[in-house]
This record gives sequence, C-alpha cells and structure tokens, in this order.
Amino acid sequence: MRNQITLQELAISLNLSISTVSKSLNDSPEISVKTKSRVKELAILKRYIPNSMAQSLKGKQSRTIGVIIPDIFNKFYSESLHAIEDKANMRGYRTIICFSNDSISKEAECIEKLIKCRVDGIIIAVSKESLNEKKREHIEKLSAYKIPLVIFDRIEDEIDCDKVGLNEALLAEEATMNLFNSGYKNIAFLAPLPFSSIDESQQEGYLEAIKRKGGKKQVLSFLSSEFPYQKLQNLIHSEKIDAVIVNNLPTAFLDTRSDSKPGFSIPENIHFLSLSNLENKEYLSNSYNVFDRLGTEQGDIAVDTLIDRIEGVLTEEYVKFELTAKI
Amino acid sequence: MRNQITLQELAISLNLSISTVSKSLNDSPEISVKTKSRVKELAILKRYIPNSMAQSLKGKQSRTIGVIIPDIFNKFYSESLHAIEDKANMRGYRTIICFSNDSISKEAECIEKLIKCRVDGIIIAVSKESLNEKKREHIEKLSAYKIPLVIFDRIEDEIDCDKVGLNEALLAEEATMNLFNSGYKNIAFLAPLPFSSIDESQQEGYLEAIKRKGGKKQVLSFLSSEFPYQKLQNLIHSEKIDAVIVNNLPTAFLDTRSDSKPGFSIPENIHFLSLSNLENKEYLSNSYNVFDRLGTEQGDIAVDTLIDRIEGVLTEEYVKFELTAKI
DNA sequence: CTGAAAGCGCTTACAG
DNA sequence: CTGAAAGCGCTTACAG
Repeated sequence: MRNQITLQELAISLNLSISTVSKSLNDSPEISVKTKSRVKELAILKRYIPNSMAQSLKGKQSRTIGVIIPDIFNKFYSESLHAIEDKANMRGYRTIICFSNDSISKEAECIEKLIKCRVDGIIIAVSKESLNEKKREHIEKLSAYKIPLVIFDRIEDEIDCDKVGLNEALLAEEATMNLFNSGYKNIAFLAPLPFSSIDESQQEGYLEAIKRKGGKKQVLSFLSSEFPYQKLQNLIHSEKIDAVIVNNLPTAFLDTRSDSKPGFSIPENIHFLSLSNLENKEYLSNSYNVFDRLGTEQGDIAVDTLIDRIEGVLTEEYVKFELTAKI
Repeated sequence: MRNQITLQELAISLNLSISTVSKSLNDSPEISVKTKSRVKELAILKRYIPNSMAQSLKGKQSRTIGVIIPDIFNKFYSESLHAIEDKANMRGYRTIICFSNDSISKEAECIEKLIKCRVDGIIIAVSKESLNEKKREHIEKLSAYKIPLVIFDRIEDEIDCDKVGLNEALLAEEATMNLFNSGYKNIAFLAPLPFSSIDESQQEGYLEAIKRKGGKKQVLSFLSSEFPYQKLQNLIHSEKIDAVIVNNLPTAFLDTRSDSKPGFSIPENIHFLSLSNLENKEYLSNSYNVFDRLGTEQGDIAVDTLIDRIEGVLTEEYVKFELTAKI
C-alpha cells in the first residue's frame, strides 16, 4: 500500500552501498562530489523523503518538542502556540501539539503520548483540574525520564522545572490600584483556584494594594467547579462592592453557561475586571479585560528555555521568568 | 542523558528474552499467565513506556494522521481541530497538527514534515494562497506516496481525493434569498478567491437567487491581497447597493488592518453579510454572520472518511460530502 | 511456553 | 573515496 522510497532502493538503482547513499544525502565530505550529485539527483527524481522515525531511532535526539495546551479556543493559547511553533521551527525542532482540555486524565494521556514519541522536551500550561486538585504526579514523572520540562503561564511553584509566566502579584496589585484610582471603593477579589500559586500571588498583590489604599479586604475563594453565585450576590449587597477582580482563569464565567443556570448576572453598576485576555468577551458583558498575558512573549521564552536546556547550555539551576504584563 | 527503559533492560532484569517480554506486554496468548504478570509488574514498576518510533518502524502503520490547518486563530478551525482530535483518538489514531498560516511555502513544509513522519493519512484545509495561485502540486504529490488525503472546508474540485465541505452554492443562494426577503434590493457579492471552486459555487448560488428574484447581478472579484476599496465604494454609490455578501474567507477584512489603511468603512446603512463564522467579529462592525460552517461535523466526517480510507473499507471511488449549513 | 533471528530504515564508526 | 557491519528499540514468523 505505502509507496515510500528507501535508501536501499536508491542504492540498488545507483549500484552503490546504502552507506554511500546515506552519506551523500547528508553531504558528508567523505564522498566525492560526483557521487554526491548522482545520488542527490536520483533522490529528487524519485522524490525520496527520509523516514524521520528511523533517523531518530538511530540518533539519540528526535529534535521534537511536545506542547500541551489546556484550551484550544482561548486566544491567549493560540498566540502562544503560534509563537512556539515559529520559534521551535527556527531553531530546528518540530513540535507535537496536544490538548488537555483542562482535564487531568487527558493531560496525563498527552504526557504519555509525548514520552512514547520520545520528544526531547515538553512545554506545558498546566490544566485547571491539576491545579485545583493539586495533582502533579503525572507531570512530575517526566523527571524520572529526564525529559526537560518548561511550564508556562500557569506557574506552579511546587513543580521543579524551568518556568515562564507573569508576575501575578504585580498584575493584581496594579489592577487593584487602577480601580482605586478610578474611584472604586470596595473591591472584591475572586479566587477560583485556591490551591494554586497563581491565586496565591494574585491575592498577595491584591492585598498589598488594599493595604496601601486602606480598603477592606474581600476575598471569595472557591473551586471553579462550584461557582458561589449566592455568596457573591450576598457579598456584593452586604458590603456594597462596586468592583470585582477575577483571576486569570475565566472558568467561573464559562461555567455559568454549561451550568444551564440562566447566566450569572452581575448588577449593572458593578465594575468587573478580568486579569486575562479572554476570547469570549461575550460572556462577560459587564467587564472589560485590559491585561495582555503576553502569549507571544511567553511562547518565545518557553521555547528558548526548553531548547537551551535540551542542548545543555543552561546551568543546573532552574530558571524562572516572570514577565510584567502591560495594561 | 535520556533515561528511557527498553525492552532489553526489562528482559535482562527478568532473565527472559526480549521476545518474551515483548509478547507479554502485548498480551500474546503464547505466553503463560504467570510470566505475563511478572513482566507487566516490572514494566509498571520501572515505568516502561514503549518507543513508538521503533514500533511503527517495525509495523507498517504509524497510526498517526496529519492535520493541516491554515489559521490557528479562527474559531472554525479550532472547532474542527477539536473534533478531529477527539474522533481520531477514539478510533485509535494519534494526530500531528501543523499550521500553514495560509501560505503555500509553509503548507509545503507541513506536507513534507508529515511525510517524513510517515503519517498514515492527511486532513487538510487548503491555504488561501494555494487557492488563489492555483498551486496544487505540493498537495497532489501526496498521491505519488499513496498517502490518503481528505480535504475539508475549502473544497477544491481539481484535487483528486476525498472531500468534505459545505454546499457553497446552496449557502450563497439562501443567504441571498434571505436578504431579498428582508427587503434588500441591490445585493452585491464579493469574491476574493476568483480562481477557487468555492467562489465559483457561491457565485452560482448567488446568481440563482438573483435570477429568481429578478435582481441585478453585482459581482466584485479580486485577489484577497488587493482589496478594491475604491471599486467597492464606487459600486455601492453608483448602484445603490444596500447589502453585501462576502464569501467564506474573511481575508479582505482582516487585510484592511494589516494594510494600515484607516480601516475600510462601509456606510452604516449597508447590510453586510459574511458566509462564515469568523472569530473576529470586531473587524466587521457593520456585519453579522449567521452561518455556522459546521466545524465539528466537518471534522468528524473528515476523520471517519480518512480512517476508513486508510483501513481500506472504502471503495475506490472518492467520496465528497457536501453539508448544508444552517442559518 | 520460551527464545534466536531477521528485519523495519536509517547512521556511523571502522576497514579497505 | 566506497562499503560491510553493527545497532537504534521494537515485532513477528519460526524453531525448539
């Protein structure tokens, strides 16, 4: 059925050995110019394309990196992916892209698949479910295989590897300060990932701003799977909340849809601020989102870091990039 | 550097032959239950994960299909991709996803890469540039390798392979009829891909509706790279156009941005209808897009068709699915 | 029930 | 300058 030319077939046609043909195509200086051009000519004529599996089985490297993205519909991830692809290609690596759909089991499958494919390294934005349930074993097992790993965007301090993400504390602090400076008085903070480093850092920033401005702290923690409609409503009324900040993961709001609840509606006079660049603004009629989470920059840095690590040009110590998002 | 366990290492630890270990892990009935469980136990303990490259080098199939998508930011393609991934996994195939960025050269690279990886088949939505410039050689060469190919969404009649897409004629006809029925009188049709089957079919549908309603035909063809601002303005004024239909490719409008033109603005009173589900509605302030191009359905069918073809359950004859988009 | 051997398509020391 | 041979990690007839 298949119809792929092999080195062997070329060798027979040319009356040469497989070794010579291989070396010719790889432009080895061992081979005479004349032979090389004979070989190359036939290779083109016969449309020879090497079997990269055989190549990387032989060599030690596959020159392939795996990329695991939680959400294919999110613009931020499209941007990152675009940058990752480009940069990886530029540096001579292929990519294998997987989608975890923000689920642990799918994420574990992706990782398994990438190990099977013997990727040289992996770039991942950790799934929400993993963050929420504090499950990291399926990710940490990569270290048993000595496969370099770079986590991006959703930095989780506990996992030991290279990282690139935003300075979440600064982001939340600036956001809060901005609201204060725009005249808002009672600013609440929603934390849908209470067990993650992200929420932690963002809360820190939020609290810092609250402290500086002498406001009252109003934090509402919850698991994104159980959005506390009622609690939030109550809070808004009892505490005269006039602005709400939600952390970078829009779960809460996307979930309102799948919930078949009639859509959680925030009173018109509440200012709503999201710390991410959501694709689905439609769901957040009342909000606007000013923060660009720097998908392209994060992607670029993630690739460079990963490949540098793979190629051994980095020191033992893991690196951590914290970018500053612009408003 | 790498740290991946091989069959050989397992075999040595167990004092068995490689063959026996391999068969055990594959649950061969040849092997005693006892041995199998010994082997499996150790495999789990040592976190053995087979090298899929070696596996598919040996076997004839890679159980991998390649997917080439023109635009990572487009919601339609996100939907298709999502469906393709899911369906392929369900049927036991892996995917390798590539992005052509609507460019011929990148598309050719993708194809090359997929052949190198010895995918069992390819699903592609052809790049705009290929359609515009009528370049198909880089796609058609797949047939020389006997690699099954399914084209989706942007059906191009001239390429010989399985296809799934929309009934573009019907789509355009209905759209036009709808406008007429809503009271519009002078409906223009923009065709940014004059050399493609898509434009052709859509024009057919548009003309059919025009004929039935006794309207006046107003077709503006152009290459998406050279959007005819002036011509369109003139047309609108001289012919009292009150509605415009643009075919499924939003190039024209996306291009207005990269053009650094101050954004092509259509008079407020012109109704603007796009035949696709664009992601970037923002660019089309004046329009709305009602047609769902059925990303999920197209993706599902594309995968099923491809895998059926790969597995030889289809007859020689190529199939062509033309779905009817709902308003 | 277990194992030795060949082979998938390559690359790369090593001889000649 | 060219080629024979080993080996990458598997699977699968074929013996025993």
